[in-house]
Amino acid sequence: MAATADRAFHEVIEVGPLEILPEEHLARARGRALMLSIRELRLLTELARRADRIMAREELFRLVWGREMRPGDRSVDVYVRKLRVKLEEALPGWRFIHTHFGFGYRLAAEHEQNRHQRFTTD
Amino acid sequence: MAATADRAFHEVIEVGPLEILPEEHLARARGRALMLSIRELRLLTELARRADRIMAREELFRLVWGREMRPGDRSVDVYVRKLRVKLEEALPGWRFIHTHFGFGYRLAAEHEQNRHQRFTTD
DNA sequence: CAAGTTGTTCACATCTTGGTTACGTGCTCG
DNA sequence: CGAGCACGTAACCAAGATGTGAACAACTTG
Repeated sequence: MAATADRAFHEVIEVGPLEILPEEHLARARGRALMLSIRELRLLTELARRADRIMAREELFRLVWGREMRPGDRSVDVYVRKLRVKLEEALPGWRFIHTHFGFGYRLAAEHEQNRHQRFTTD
Repeated sequence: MAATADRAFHEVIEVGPLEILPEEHLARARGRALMLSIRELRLLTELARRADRIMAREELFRLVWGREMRPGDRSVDVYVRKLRVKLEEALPGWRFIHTHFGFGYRLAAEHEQNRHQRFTTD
């Protein structure tokens, strides 16, 4: 406590309608706390700290799991999935975690209606 | 945060409303990330590094694919097409990749303004 | 110890890419 | 003008990457 006592507030990362408070082990959407496990929150945090940038699986794994990723390890993908489900549930219509094939994942808040694409009648 | 990662310098190539960050594996238009595959991004990068200059297919192929182009190989054309589609979708009304018959391709940002009047607006 | 939660791993489903080919379209020049 | 290329475009496919559900282990809590 002594070392950080002078810091009155904790780190807050905002990504669109999402806010993440790593030191509080908390993420909020529209004021409501998300029910995330530790791993899920850490993954979201690391993605959010580099929002708009593509992060390789290996880098994410290193940051979240604290060790080197073994080839073929799918843990990152599985947790990305868990996060996506919970984020979709908390904020329907928003998309946050974007896959960049062959590279990794990128966090960015995108709302479905803001897209340029034209979805004409089916 | 990881001190070294954020201090790293990243090449940024700007072509009109387009910005390309080769080391980030990312290209953006109006701040929004484009979803490009590896090949597409590399082709766009090499074109952008020599913007306004005509590049022969053979040269592009050598730079992007890393080997000599076989006679009759249409890969460059096919990927130019893929890029054009994605660029048009991201930035309607802009044209970037220009064909120089018998020579190759040239990248340059051009807006459809000097041309005929258009009836559809954004 | 029982019950619930979280982490890890696996198998299978689905999607994307890159390379290729075939064919349509349009340019150039005889 | 019309033949012959050069280029545009769509479709195809195999390999590989990613999405997804679930089983199981490890852990926590009461």
